[in-house]
Amino acid sequence: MKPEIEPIKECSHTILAIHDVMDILNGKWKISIIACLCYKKMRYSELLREVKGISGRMLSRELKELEMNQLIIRTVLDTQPVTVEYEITEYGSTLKNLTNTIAEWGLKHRKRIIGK
Amino acid sequence: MKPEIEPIKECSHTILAIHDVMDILNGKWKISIIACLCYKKMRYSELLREVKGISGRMLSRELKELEMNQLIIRTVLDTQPVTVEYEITEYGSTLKNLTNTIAEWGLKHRKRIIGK
DNA sequence: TGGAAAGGTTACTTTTTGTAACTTACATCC
DNA sequence: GGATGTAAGTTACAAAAAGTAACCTTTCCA
Repeated sequence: MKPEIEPIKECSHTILAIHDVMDILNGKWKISIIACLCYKKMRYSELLREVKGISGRMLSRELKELEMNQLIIRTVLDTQPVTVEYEITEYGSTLKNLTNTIAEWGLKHRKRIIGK
Repeated sequence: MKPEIEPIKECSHTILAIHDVMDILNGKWKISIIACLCYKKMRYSELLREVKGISGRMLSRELKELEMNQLIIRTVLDTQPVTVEYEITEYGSTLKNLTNTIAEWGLKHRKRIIGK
């Protein structure tokens, strides 16, 4: 019988939950993409413009992962030439609260470091 | 005069703000560490136990970065042997709302995939 | 006729993470 | 008094993720 040190339960549960979220929303781009698509549905090229700094390679990877996790839907539109539309799912839109909270803190932080 | 396509303003601001946050809270461990320290101050070894899966190497790196960003404080205690305590700063604790929001979504998501 | 836009993919490089062993100083076990 | 353990890390090396830039196909527009 080892005298194991018990992790704090309440804390451990929180950490586990956060970990679950970070597994789905990993990398620095997914939250931004979700936030964009919460705002409105967009095409690949629009996202490339909106999510500043992301490369095509990363965007397509991230979109695939988000689609696999059923947070967004990819639709190929029957236009000439074909366009592709990415839209948040109902489930994905439950993340809106989360993205808003992050953005709010970011705005406050920006004010703080810019110095009022 | 190029016919530049304007990014959506409201959306762009949000994306910028999120990007700022992700620069500070990058990687998959920082948010968990902050959440832990919001719960109570902890020593290095305690964090190593609480933040399941993190390695010593990553923990010390992440702690350094968080300290640089003034979200936590490192204190060496004059004990035998020396112990080191990490504590959230007042500023860091403004992230509590953010970590809670993430954890809440994580809990709901877990229920959903486990299939209630 | 030849850009440019749309929606990507590929090859290659750089950066980040992860793994595991090692360190120094004290403390306890047998 | 040698072996083992805790505390708080660091180091060297390997694997994974991200970034960069060029390329591809189809179609529109001048």
